[in-house]
Amino acid sequence: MTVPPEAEREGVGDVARLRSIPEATVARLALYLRTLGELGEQGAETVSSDELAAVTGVNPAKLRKDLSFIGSYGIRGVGYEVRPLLHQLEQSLGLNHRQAVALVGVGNLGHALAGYGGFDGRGFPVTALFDVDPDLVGIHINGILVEHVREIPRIAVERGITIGMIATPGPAAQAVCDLLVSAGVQCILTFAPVVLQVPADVEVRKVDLAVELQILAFHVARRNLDEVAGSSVSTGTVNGHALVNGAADNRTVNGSGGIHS
Amino acid sequence: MTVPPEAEREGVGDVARLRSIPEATVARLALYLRTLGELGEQGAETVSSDELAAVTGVNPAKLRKDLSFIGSYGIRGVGYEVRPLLHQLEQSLGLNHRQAVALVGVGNLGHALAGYGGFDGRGFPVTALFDVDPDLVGIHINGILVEHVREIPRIAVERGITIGMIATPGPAAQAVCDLLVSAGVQCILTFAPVVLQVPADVEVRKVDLAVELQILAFHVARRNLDEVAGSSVSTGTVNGHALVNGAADNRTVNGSGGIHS
DNA sequence: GCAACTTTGTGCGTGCGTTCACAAGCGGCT
DNA sequence: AGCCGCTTGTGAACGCACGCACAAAGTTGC
Repeated sequence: MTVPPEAEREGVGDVARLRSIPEATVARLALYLRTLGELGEQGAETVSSDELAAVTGVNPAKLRKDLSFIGSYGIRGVGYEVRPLLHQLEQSLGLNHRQAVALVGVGNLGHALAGYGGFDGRGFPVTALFDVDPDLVGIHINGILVEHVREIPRIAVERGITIGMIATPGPAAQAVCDLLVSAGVQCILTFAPVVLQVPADVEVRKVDLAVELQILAFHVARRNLDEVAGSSVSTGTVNGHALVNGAADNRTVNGSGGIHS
Repeated sequence: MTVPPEAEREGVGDVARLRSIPEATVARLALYLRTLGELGEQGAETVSSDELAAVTGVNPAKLRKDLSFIGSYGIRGVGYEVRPLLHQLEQSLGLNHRQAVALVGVGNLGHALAGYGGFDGRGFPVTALFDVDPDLVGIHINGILVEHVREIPRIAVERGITIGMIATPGPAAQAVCDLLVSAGVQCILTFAPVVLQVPADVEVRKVDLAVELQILAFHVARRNLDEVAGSSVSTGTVNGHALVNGAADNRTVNGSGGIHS
């Protein structure tokens, strides 16, 4: 784009570049980051866009354009050096310093999330647990004390919480969200099936498991209708699906969004 | 569009209409369905597109266009009758008959999912649990016996499983996926952080919790950069965010697909 | 029965995201 | 040193999706 040849690589230039990264690209950058980490552990020195695209299930051209948003770190004729690219991705995605996470709601799902090792290992240590249930407040999960929700404002500030995860029942989610926001938390990941009202400077991402299943159920229904309406043979039906799915390589990438943003 | 006035409401017409529904719309239809269910339980008879849009956090015009994909079930000047619309949504999304779900991987996350009440209540009864861990095989969770993964082909067919959920560690996911596919399962929801290779007639949706957090971390980083580079006052920064976020009403809707989603 | 109001359904413009295709650049080979 | 093959980076076209704005259609009140 209009990147100055050798002007400031750090500083305000980064702001402008980060600000302009499309949301869909950010989601994939996170995917590349994790995949690159695995490739690096396997001893890979360089990766071509075609290889990385195959592993992540993304179109190679799209991958190159995604990476171009954070700068030119590839070598033409060779590919991308894993180590430098990994470092640049971490910096661009804000993973150079760890983000403390607070988890509210230690019921069924929350309990699992608290014990899930995938967060701490990836730079997101869960450093606070909250609930309202007297039977849960006071117990330890993975060595972390469950405290009462009313303590959120104090503890969140004390421990420098930057990300809140809400795993409460739907009706309690908005109140919990308000508490987190009042404590200065600006990023929230919620599993509660309600729309959260937040100020403009707070970012909310919602993961709705029931909706995910319903989307799948829709595809089941469509397939069944296809089979009823399909001309005759089964192979013909399969070809029909391939057409419906569009490009064959986006089947395993979730929308997301959004997302699912 | 080109809907015949009073031609066949059922039959091939449905196939053509369902086939053409955009993926992003399907994700939102599932959202409307759940929200409508709640409104119905609260005794609402009719809902206007503005009301439903406010609750679901969607643009009213977009909502009306979404609903128009499944037919004209609104009354001008009044709104939508909750009951008929609910019924039509259920039929279009394939929820008129329950979909049996198999859950593979009863570790941390899987255990929570097995005990999560949100599935059974929404027409997705979890009717089979699988794992490889000898300590887990044989126990009951929520009254369901955990069986060995090698039994997937037999049991999935016996119990008419149509949806598979994979909550295993990443390395095991592909093998489990292959087993499910061989048992005829065509819809898979996976939490494993790997790209699953499947035939063209199998639908995969992926929920990647670590990626979700990384996306949030990116926004934290962007905010921090903003504050450093921001002119002076904090209110100016807030306004900046509002602009970056685009329309204020899509903050709480996840990309999914982004498909997501 | 008519007029005013309300709400749906949708045509159209706009912007984002994806993909193709190719020029530019880098390494290896002779 | 020069050529050849490979891979990146990106310009450009395409398609999808979003949202505005308005006509069509129904309801309420007089």
